[in-house]
Amino acid sequence: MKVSAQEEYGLRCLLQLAPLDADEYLTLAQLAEREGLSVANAGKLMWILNKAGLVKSIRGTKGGYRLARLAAEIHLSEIIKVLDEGAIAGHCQSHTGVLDTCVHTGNCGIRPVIIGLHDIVQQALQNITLAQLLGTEAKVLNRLYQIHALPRHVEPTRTRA
Amino acid sequence: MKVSAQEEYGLRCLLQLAPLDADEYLTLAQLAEREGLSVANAGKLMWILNKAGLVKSIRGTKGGYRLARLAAEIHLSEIIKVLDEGAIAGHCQSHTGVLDTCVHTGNCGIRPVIIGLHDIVQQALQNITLAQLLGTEAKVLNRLYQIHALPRHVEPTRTRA
DNA sequence: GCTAATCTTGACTTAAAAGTAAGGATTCAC
DNA sequence: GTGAATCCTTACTTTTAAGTCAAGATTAGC
Repeated sequence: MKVSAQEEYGLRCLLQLAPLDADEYLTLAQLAEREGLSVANAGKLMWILNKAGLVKSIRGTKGGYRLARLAAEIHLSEIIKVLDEGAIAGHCQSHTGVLDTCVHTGNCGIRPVIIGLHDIVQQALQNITLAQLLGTEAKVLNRLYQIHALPRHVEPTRTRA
Repeated sequence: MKVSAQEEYGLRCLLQLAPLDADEYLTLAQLAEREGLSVANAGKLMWILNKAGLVKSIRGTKGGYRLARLAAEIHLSEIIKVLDEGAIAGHCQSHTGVLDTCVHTGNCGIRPVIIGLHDIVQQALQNITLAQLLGTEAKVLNRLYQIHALPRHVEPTRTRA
């Protein structure tokens, strides 16, 4: 259960674009330099993000990348989802995506755990936007804990029997 | 952000051991057969779990594996942690483990997110034991949502009267 | 139109995770 | 004490993710 390199660096690059003005662009070279990536690698990441409609690119001189939407309208859940694709799980992990294909059906006690975890993570990420990440670290961390502690669209629980 | 094969199948094997009687053992061959793994692969997983003190093994004829503790005393957080080790993150992911080594210090807006996510998952897993996983799928799924909505340390459930 | 700067794309290489194989060590049954 | 069943351990192979390379395509400026 870990964040992949692609997820992390893709997110980092978006974070570099987030504070730009509406008509400002960053080139691959700039992005790569700021994040300590090779230009080729940054190019691959931006290509994925571009295909997914998260960033907008302009070619040619004066070209580069910027966010396709406002930073406040891009949620982490979407980013992670996009950066995870292409890395399709081969075995029962696929429960997190395609819910009906499993060799272990009827023998699969952990299925709900995998689904549940995926859902928890997804819910946490759905409540954070790129814009919020630009705040101080402490603030964001706080927010994450809040989300963890609050009931979202879940039926209120009974703490004690 | 996904559950690795090692995490999943290790957990599955433990789940096979959980309902055994105190002096009952399962052999590698049995475990492998029940989970659709090769004997070699199952052996590797059980070796990891054994080293970590989660299962107990007996060699020789009549040998095999059983849980080292009661299923109600083994939390998923420990299992996942054990099965994740050896897969040490090379880059900034290491925030989830070693918090002070990062190339991006001062430039690292996502650090709190990665830490926060790790923590959310960890907390959710800390509140689920192997014993609880033996219940029906629906029940467990429900419980995961509860945990998501609750502050922390939930009163442990009674298994079997 | 020509050139330089830039993104695009598919193929390739490298590194890491997953899985396999094989010989050694321990225990039980007789 | 011998042999068979079983776990233990290390080294190897395969598969998958990560990262690199190089040729192509598009645009701005002249």
